[in-house]
This record gives sequence, C-alpha cells and structure tokens, in this order.
Amino acid sequence: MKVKKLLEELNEKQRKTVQKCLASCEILDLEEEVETELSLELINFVKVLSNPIRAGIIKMLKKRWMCVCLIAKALNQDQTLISHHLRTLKNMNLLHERREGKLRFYKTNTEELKKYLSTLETELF
Amino acid sequence: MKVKKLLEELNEKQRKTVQKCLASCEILDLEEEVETELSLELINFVKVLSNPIRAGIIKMLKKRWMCVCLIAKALNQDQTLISHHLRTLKNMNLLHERREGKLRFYKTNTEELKKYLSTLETELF
DNA sequence: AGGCCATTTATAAAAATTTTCACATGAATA
DNA sequence: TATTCATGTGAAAATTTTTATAAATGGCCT
Repeated sequence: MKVKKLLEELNEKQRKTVQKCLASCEILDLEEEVETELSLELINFVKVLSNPIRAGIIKMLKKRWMCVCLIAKALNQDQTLISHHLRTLKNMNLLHERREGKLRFYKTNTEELKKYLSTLETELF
Repeated sequence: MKVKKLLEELNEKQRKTVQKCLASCEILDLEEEVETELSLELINFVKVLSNPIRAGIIKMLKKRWMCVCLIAKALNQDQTLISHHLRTLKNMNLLHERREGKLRFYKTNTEELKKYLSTLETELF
C-alpha cells in the first residue's frame, strides 16, 4: 500500500494537516510502498520464544537430550508445567523426541530453529 | 549446573529410574554442564516482537518516518492503540521520534534492532 | 499374563499478564 | 480560545501461564 493511498483514507481534516506537514518538511515520500505484513508463523515462533521457560528449554536442549524430570529440575519448575511447554515447542516442530524405557528425552531441532531465525532476519530487514 | 547435581536433587525413586535409564542407553553424560539462563532484556525484546501490531510497526518503520495517524491507517487500528504500542517500543529504545508541527513521526532504531537480533543468535546458539 | 508403580500427558480451572478500549489530558497551531 | 493530533490513565476483554487433578503409557514384578 502506498503512502498516498493511506493519506486518502484519512478524514479530510487529518489529511490536510498531514499533507501540509509533509509538503513543508519532506520527511516522507507519498510514493513509498508501505509493507507491514509478517507471516503468522513467524509471529508464532517469536511468541513461543518469548516465554522464559520455553526459551530456557530451547537453550538447554540445544546440546543434549534430557528427560522431562531433569528439565523440570534444571528450571526449578513443576513437571506438569514443563510438559505443557514441551508440547507447545513440539507443536512448532522445535523439538526432537526420543523414548528410552519409560522416560522421554527431548532435544532442540536446531535446523528448524535456524530456519526460523533466518526467516526472522529476512522478514524484518 | 551439572547433570549429576540435578540428578541428586530428584527423589530417590525418580533418581533410580533415571540413573538406570542413563546407564543403559548413554543418551546423556552426567558431567555435562547445563545452561538455561537467557537475559531478561533479551526475553523482553522477543516479547515486544511477539505482538503482530508491534512487529508490523517495526517492519514498516524500518525504511521511513511515519506519523501516528498514518501508522494507524496502515495497520487498520485505533490511533490510541497504536500510540500505546509505540510507547512500548520506545521504552525498549527501538524507535526514534521526531516532531514536525503537531505531528509526531517515528522510525525504527535499526542499530538497536540489529544489536538485539545478534544477541539473540549468540545467546541461543 | 495381570496388576501395580512411576513417569508423562491431558484437561479444566485459577491466576496473571497482555491487549484493547474509553475517556481525560496535554501540546501545538491557527 | 478552539481545534486537532497524540499521550496518559484506568478499566474491560482477551489471552497466556500456572496449578491441580485425572488419565494414559510403559516397564517391572510375582
């Protein structure tokens, strides 16, 4: 969407004020194409990272497999809470899962994480 | 904190189960040093980015100055809501502000944004 | 094999946080 | 001084996080 178009959508008084201002200070070109969209998937990824526990899990599991009870201890949190966050991360394909006996081990899916981060840079810059 | 230490903190039954499992499958080394901490500032940055409106603002204002009413139009949101999010972004030092007459123009602080993103990569990898 | 035990997941409700809205105030111009 | 753009404040709405409890899964023992 062009700035010009946005300007047209303002009410008359606002439009006049802004036009006048832009004419005098030339801070913004009317022909600029304005881009605001970020993919929902990306926003979702960022949202997942924005929780300290989930971010801690991702960091901790980047280098090793760990089972739920040890993850919970390391983060000093309730096991069911950790389990909940693990599911969230798994749903985003950010974790690998492996069963050993009655325990389940998790490890960060580094490829996927890298993919998200590079998409973030691309979309944001 | 070492895995060994975490293991000791489990209750006896849990510890036995995990020890047994680790002994047989060797999926995790007891001497591993586990690191879980991410800086609060970084988490905060990610949280700020995790809102679609704020992310949209950052993207839109990377290349140009825009006033609040045009930002609101571009994102199709109430002006007061945009103002609120702008303040959040300003508090994180992610925006430059400039006044022209009665209008206020904003632009992304690209250096700061880059700094955050590179810290994110460093801390996460 | 059948029944128990411990780990983990699932579900639902409570608590906390975030987002949005509504209205009052502040700032700048005419 | 009146008008308009933008901010500040506080409350309502929505979402997320946490807690509590129940259920499922898989191994172990007799």
